[in-house]
Amino acid sequence: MTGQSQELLTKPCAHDYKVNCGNCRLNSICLPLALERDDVEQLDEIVQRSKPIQKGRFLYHEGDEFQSVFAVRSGALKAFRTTDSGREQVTGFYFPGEILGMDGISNNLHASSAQALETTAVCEIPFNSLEKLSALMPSLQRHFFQIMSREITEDQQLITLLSKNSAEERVAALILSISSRNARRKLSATRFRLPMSRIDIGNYLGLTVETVSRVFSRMQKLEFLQVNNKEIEIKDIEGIRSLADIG
Amino acid sequence: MTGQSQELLTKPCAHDYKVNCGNCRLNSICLPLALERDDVEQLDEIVQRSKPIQKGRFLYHEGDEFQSVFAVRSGALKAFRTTDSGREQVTGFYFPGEILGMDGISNNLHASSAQALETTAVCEIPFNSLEKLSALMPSLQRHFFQIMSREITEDQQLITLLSKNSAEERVAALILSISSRNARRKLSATRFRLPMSRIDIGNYLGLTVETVSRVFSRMQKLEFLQVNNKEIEIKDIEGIRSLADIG
DNA sequence: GAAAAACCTTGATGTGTATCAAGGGGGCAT
DNA sequence: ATGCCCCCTTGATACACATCAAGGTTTTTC
Repeated sequence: MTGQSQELLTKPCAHDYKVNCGNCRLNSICLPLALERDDVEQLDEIVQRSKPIQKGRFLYHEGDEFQSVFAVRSGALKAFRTTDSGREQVTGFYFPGEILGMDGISNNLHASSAQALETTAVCEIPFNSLEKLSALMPSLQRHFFQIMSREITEDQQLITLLSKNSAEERVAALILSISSRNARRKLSATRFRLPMSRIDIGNYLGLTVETVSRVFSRMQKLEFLQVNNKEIEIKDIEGIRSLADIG
Repeated sequence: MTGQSQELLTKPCAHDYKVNCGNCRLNSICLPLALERDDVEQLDEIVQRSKPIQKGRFLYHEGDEFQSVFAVRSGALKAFRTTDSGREQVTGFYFPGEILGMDGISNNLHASSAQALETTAVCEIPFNSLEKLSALMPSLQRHFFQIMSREITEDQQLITLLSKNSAEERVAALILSISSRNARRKLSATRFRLPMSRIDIGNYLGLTVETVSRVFSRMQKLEFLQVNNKEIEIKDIEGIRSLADIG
């Protein structure tokens, strides 16, 4: 109904897989952060860009041999694991500039699956090469340690959310998280399209679809939010913050 | 009532802070794993051992400047973070051989607090030195990446547990986790003392104390477990596995 | 472009765990 | 030892969210 994702219309990066790390507009939030010019060029050499994957396609499956981590260049993915009883648990959503796949390092097997929520382009970073380069470039090594550490703290935030917060607080927290991640990418913090289904949201937040839907309706009634299918407009971010209770 | 923790009675390691990495009996599950003899000696030089901390004392507080990660040598700790509304969330329990503090790397601030659940001795590993040594020793770098990755996958397991599992399943999963971690340390997998309170267990599992207590009672009634205050004896591990539903 | 499938919303009812309440027991300090 | 405090257990009640149900809408498929 409304226009395409703004990402698609920007000039560098986006789905274009000929871009390099040096001119990628995401490099301030991706791996090259804080690297010198020559360092970026070295990193650029190990990064493999491939053509976009379609919605619903997998970047990797749980149990696959781990070889690379991935940086999202455009689009969005979800990561999920399957329990022994066959239920799925969504463990994260990944937007442009974010890194995924690090959970595969410990056992050399991917601990989760990654699936595109829309047409998505990624940079593949072979882990062996990243390790070697890290040993030579202290700032890269540090940066990668930091990225892994951030994944840990974000997982811990989700643990807290699931353990202590109501349905309303959980949904509010997710909206605020997506909003601030959009802002970091210089996109609107108040109007955006949710790339994932209500099912995925519910799964991620430990709620049923029905509950998620009801919370959206309530927030709309309170005039905190304008919801139109997957299009979201935040009308009162302070109101949502007050619901979220997580500052 | 029963004897002291077996840990206290073993000869090397334990609370003895003159032990070194080379002869520490935990080194097969701690950082030195897979290091060559000389490498272990180099690691040993940066590791700082101090005298044990008492029950209730903090190893670090949330918000403290991050300088080191820690390996548990004896005893046990819990890690927790405080939400803006003042509630605590226990994010993990740490036993001998396990590493904690990695959540502080991303912002140079500890993202959680660590508190001793009983008298506890740790090895402090200054992160700057660890970084430098990692750049020189590929196997150490890899091993530390793996340890961080394992923390991520364990957090994701907890996320799944909190999101999808009943009170009974959560408690069963924790008991099995502690049991297998004991086994890894060559201690009994079926008889052990829980160092943490029911309050901590409930907090970690997203349950109230009352619910945890009721689950223990039910498991005892089913003769899966013998509970005597903090002493646990697993009578039917298959029974507990069937409750846990997480293999 | 029509049919099918998947997704979303809203309402009615059920249930697992929280909350409230009260009593018992263990461990620590003095 | 003794007393206090914190922890643990058990029971009664309440509630938030799950489940069941049904209809509407969007997206996919052919």
